[in-house]
Amino acid sequence: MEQPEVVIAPRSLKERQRQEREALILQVAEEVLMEKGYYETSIDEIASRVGIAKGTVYLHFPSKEDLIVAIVMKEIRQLIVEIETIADTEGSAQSKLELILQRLYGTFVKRMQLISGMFHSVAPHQLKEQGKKIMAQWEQAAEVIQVIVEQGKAAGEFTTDIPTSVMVSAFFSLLSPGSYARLMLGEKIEGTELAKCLGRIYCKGIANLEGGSR
Amino acid sequence: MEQPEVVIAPRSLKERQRQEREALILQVAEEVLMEKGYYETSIDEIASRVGIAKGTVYLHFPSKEDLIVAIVMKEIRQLIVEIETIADTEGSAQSKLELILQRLYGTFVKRMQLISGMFHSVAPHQLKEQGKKIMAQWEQAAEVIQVIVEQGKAAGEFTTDIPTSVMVSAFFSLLSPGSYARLMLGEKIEGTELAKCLGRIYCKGIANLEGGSR
Amino acid sequence: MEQPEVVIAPRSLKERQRQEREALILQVAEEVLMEKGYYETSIDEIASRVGIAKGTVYLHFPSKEDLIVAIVMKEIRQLIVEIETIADTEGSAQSKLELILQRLYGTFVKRMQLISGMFHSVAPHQLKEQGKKIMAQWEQAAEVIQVIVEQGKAAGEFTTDIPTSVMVSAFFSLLSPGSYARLMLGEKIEGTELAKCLGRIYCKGIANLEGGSR
Amino acid sequence: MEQPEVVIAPRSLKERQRQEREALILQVAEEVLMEKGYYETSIDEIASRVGIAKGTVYLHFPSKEDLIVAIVMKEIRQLIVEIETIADTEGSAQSKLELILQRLYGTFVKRMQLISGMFHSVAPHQLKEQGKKIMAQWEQAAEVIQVIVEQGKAAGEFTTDIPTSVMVSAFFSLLSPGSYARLMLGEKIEGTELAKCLGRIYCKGIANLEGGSR
DNA sequence: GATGAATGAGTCTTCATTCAT
DNA sequence: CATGAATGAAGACTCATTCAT
Repeated sequence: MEQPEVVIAPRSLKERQRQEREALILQVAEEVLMEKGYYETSIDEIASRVGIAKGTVYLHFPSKEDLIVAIVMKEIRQLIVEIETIADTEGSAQSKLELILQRLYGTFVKRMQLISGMFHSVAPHQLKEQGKKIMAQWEQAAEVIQVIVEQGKAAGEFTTDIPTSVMVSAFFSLLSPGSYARLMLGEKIEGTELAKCLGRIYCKGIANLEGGSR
Repeated sequence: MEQPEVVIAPRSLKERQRQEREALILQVAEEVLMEKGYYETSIDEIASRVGIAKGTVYLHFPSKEDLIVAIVMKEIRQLIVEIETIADTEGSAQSKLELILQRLYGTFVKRMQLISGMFHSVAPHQLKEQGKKIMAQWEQAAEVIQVIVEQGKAAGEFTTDIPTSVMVSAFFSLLSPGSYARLMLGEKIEGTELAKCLGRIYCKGIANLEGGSR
Repeated sequence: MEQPEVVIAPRSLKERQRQEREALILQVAEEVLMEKGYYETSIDEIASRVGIAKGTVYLHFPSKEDLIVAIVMKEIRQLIVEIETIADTEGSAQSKLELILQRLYGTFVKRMQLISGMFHSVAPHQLKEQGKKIMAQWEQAAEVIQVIVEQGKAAGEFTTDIPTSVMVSAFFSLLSPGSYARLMLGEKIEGTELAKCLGRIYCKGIANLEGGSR
Repeated sequence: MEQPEVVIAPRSLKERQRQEREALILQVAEEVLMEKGYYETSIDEIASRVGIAKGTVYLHFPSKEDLIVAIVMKEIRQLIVEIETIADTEGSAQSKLELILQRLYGTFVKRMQLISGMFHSVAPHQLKEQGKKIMAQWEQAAEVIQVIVEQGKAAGEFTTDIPTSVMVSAFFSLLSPGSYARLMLGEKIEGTELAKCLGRIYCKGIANLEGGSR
């Protein structure tokens, strides 16, 4: 029973450092990736920002592509965790979606920026093999939302006139923060406030509900 | 009023050819840009597809950046024209927005793809000076929508609980086609149908209106 | 009839220079290749020795591999020409082989050094596609010798106890100058003299023919 | 006289292990070297094939060059032993040379491949200091052959028309197996058979001896 | 002693941009 | 004007060698 200790202990020594370093690389790379985008991100810059040699990066990731994919995968994974946590909550489908929006605009704007940046920018023939991995994982995230939407439909909360898939896509579309950069920078709207508004739009539309919406 | 004539007409032989070629370059470059994205697009490929020498491209556009910016500007300009035409129509604000969505998903998906691709992908420190020009023009497009939204608010069609700016951003967000690629490829939803759904979501939300889901 | 002139003339202007440049690159690259071998030869050095930019080399050859293969192919081609010229001569098979040896040790030692260097040094998985091209061409050279050998056998000049293929290989083996570097450097034996000796060995062996050596 | 004992025996535990490992490294490195050639051989691969750390290799050999040179030296040394054994035999010079050829094509093709690979491939300015050591040792091997040749000349077996040095070089040239790879792969000629043919060529030439060759 | 993480010089290759013809 | 050859800065990646643990 102590053996695991023995096995894990040596990892404490070298392996812990290794993982710390790897985490550091990932973090810095993520920063650079967010600032500059895929193509303007260079291994050289990542290395020098971390304060290590170029070759060291390659000790952890076999190629630039792998590094970037690792980052995106990590981000999506965290996104899924966050979303799933909320999905598993008690409550109406609508409240869940609003909660997700809320949470995402607090913590994950950057995350979404990065993720959607990848989808929009990187040439498809790049990231070939890896691209599929990303797509697959992203599909997972979409499924969580899909389940919530279906639940809402079943409960009579949501209209059945709109295909679930469209609803899901529209949901992520609203999260796509490209368009909002302007807002948050320009008009100093709080993330929280913005999320509330988007939730309102997504659920009830922009229509005026008072007088009897048409 | 004649001035435009004078500018366009004069050395008809040389100048006309020049402008035709410039238009051709723009068109071809746009195709390549759409296929490959900014970074994978090379002046070499553009030139060879047009059938001219690389240097000739530089006679029309001082840099790759300028060329690409010119394309994006042109696209946004055309977008504005289309939007304004609809905005000047008689009709409710809501119907205008729906019409715009309709039209955009017919003709402009590609256009939007290209535009939002630029926003998402190209490193901010790229397109420095030029970036501002694009932003300014984009602002103009936003203003057209903004006017419609305000008109809708004034007419009691739209709620006043949501800031106009948020409504405008959300509108463009729904147009961002990144998320829908999956839809249109995977589930074979018609652009028209998709536009209708998005209009519905934007105006009335996904809520079930029948029972009174408040 | 003048048209060809017209077609060729414009090539005089640019195309001639292009070919001259290409020839220069090939020549310099060959020098470097001979001095340093495949792996120690760098495009950088070639370019700087020619006095051009690195990129210019790539204007003529799509990769280092292609450049080197081009050189080797050229060398083998010239070798074949030289060999064939002699093969087409009147004379006994033996005299032809001796003449070839003679000629090769005058002009082609370097050539053979380079060629056999490629065979000996470059990892087989390098030069994959290209490697076959080289082998094929080399086979052609071998065939010329093979024909001569067969002619000699038919004429009763050469023994039929030894397979033709072995004779051919042995012939090229004698040409492989690796072992002779020592000779020509160390003992200052003339190429001509050396060739004569090798011809003697190849044809009559080292045995003493006078007394009847056993 | 005991000293050797003292040197070899003492810290038997540590030192023996050390030497065993060194031998193992040499052996494995030789395998890799033969498979991949000098430049494609990496310390990393050697270490991992041996099952030790990269650094450990450097405890035994101060550099890649030294390691490879050690291998080549070892090979040449073994070659010399084999050759000398035969040279010390009773018999005619010719039979000795034929025996050597025979033996070499049985056991030493690989060895010769490796050795001549080094001569042909590795840039001369590599292996500087070390290169001389190799040359010196190689000279030793040559001397053994030289002695046999001289003995043959003295006995009237071999012609005196050809300088001894040329004979020696030609002998090694015939051993250079580069050219024969094609043979042994393509036409499935047995090493033994090949050796017999080469011996015949070397001693009596390819000439037809029946009719009375001149 | 053994380890293997870290280093960084060196290589190939691409491509926007320039400029002599 | 149009051309396209030439440029060279920049980037991804490799690997022999070192050294702290």
